[in-house]
Amino acid sequence: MPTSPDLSAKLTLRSDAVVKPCEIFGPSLWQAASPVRTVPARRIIRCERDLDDAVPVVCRGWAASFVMLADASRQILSFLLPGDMFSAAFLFESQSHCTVEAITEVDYRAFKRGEMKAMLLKQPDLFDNFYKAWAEEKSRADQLIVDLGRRSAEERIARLILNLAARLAPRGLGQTENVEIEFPLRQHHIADATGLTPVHVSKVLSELRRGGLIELSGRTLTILDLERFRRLAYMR
Amino acid sequence: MPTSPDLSAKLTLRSDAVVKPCEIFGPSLWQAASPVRTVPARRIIRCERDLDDAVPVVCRGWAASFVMLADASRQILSFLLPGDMFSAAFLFESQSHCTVEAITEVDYRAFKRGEMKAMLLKQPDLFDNFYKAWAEEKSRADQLIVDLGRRSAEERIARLILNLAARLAPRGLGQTENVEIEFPLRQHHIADATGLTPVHVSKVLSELRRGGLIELSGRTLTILDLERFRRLAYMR
DNA sequence: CGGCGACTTGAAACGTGTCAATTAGCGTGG
DNA sequence: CCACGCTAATTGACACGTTTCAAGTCGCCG
Repeated sequence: MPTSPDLSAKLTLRSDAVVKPCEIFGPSLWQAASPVRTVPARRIIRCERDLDDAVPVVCRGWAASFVMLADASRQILSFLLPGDMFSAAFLFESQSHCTVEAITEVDYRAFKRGEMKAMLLKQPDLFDNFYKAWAEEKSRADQLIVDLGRRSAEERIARLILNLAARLAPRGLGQTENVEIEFPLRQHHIADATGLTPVHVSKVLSELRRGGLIELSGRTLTILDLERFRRLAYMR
Repeated sequence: MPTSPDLSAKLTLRSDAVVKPCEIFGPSLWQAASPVRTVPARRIIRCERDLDDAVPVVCRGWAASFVMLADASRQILSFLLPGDMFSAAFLFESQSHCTVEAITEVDYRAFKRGEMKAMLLKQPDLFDNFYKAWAEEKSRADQLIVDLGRRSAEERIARLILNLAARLAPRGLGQTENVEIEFPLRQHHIADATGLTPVHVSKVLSELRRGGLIELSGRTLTILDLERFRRLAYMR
């Protein structure tokens, strides 16, 4: 007797399935692009204060943009998935206040700022795509502020996972029972993104596992009970 | 015998001295503006999910944009001073994820989105002013993420105060010995902006006063020892 | 004068951090 | 193929910062 279809329903999310930069910017922008560059995991791709008149876009892999403090603690501002600009602000400023590091091996392209800017101003639909990306970046930053200011460790971690899953899901997360996610993050990445310590992240993840909410093995994370996990993340 | 000039040097910062919206947008934009509206302190000016095709700009007074959670706790995303757009994102989206509330009595104007947008696209220098404002908004949000994720209560509060002072100072904060700031915030505003409780804010402020760093009476805050206060705020 | 909101203060509880010891996992070289 | 050494993760005991709760003061306005 087969398992009931509802319970066996499974959604697998991988970052190589998400929208590619060309879909965001449209083919007309590709003439402003430099060739693809590949960097290994853990490499710094772009450093705070670097001057560079380019707008880099992730094509493959995961990266993180973060700020490093004097005591060597760091705060991750956002994870960059394929299709993400390092920051929309690069279109206007050649300098940034944050550093970008590859988490996995990363392919990226750098678009020339001047050409890109000129093209955006000429093509209103391209421009719309661009500001939508920027607005989403800002909206995510605001959400993170709320998470860090007003939510518990458990909630922060659950929300981080759900947000990543949502960004990887091409059509958004439905009511699927089982969600399996490609998950290359180390616990210290989660810690730096949620404002916690790696030790505490480990404890909370163990708790979530014990509660039957998630499974985390190798570089794959599975949300076992999406509904309960969501309640945990959005309550308050 | 008079006090030495260095020690008596004083800088007074008031929000009615900061740059006016017209200086940001240039006079050419004023044809897109609605007349000034005035709302009393504590009034909600614009609600989350309100649909409104306008880009509101503060002309006088202080306001706060915040997100409210289900348990009635709230997180302030930013304080709005004269010259600030409620959010640059309003230029593109008529809906927002946050609410704006007047702290003092507030005058504001709403610019018509369509006209404003058209004008920005036609006048590159206006456009530059606009994206600079947006980039600054984003940069402040990123700073707040770092503060909430990685700094102590004392640091967060000191940084909040210094940031407000810097925004009120037309030419930036120098090495002035005494900085006196118009400060209409209640302690619960500070709490909601720093992710703390009002009780703890009270304790930290008392500590700062006892340490001779600040003076806070009525609606005026004085930084008594700017250098020490800065060290406190920027260390880490 | 009374009432109310803003603030203060202290005691105790709680969540998260710190430290330290231990285990698991993984790539490298013998 | 195994031993080694490294980094990542786990776990427990304890410390610390912040919250919660409660009582009380102060100032302001009706």
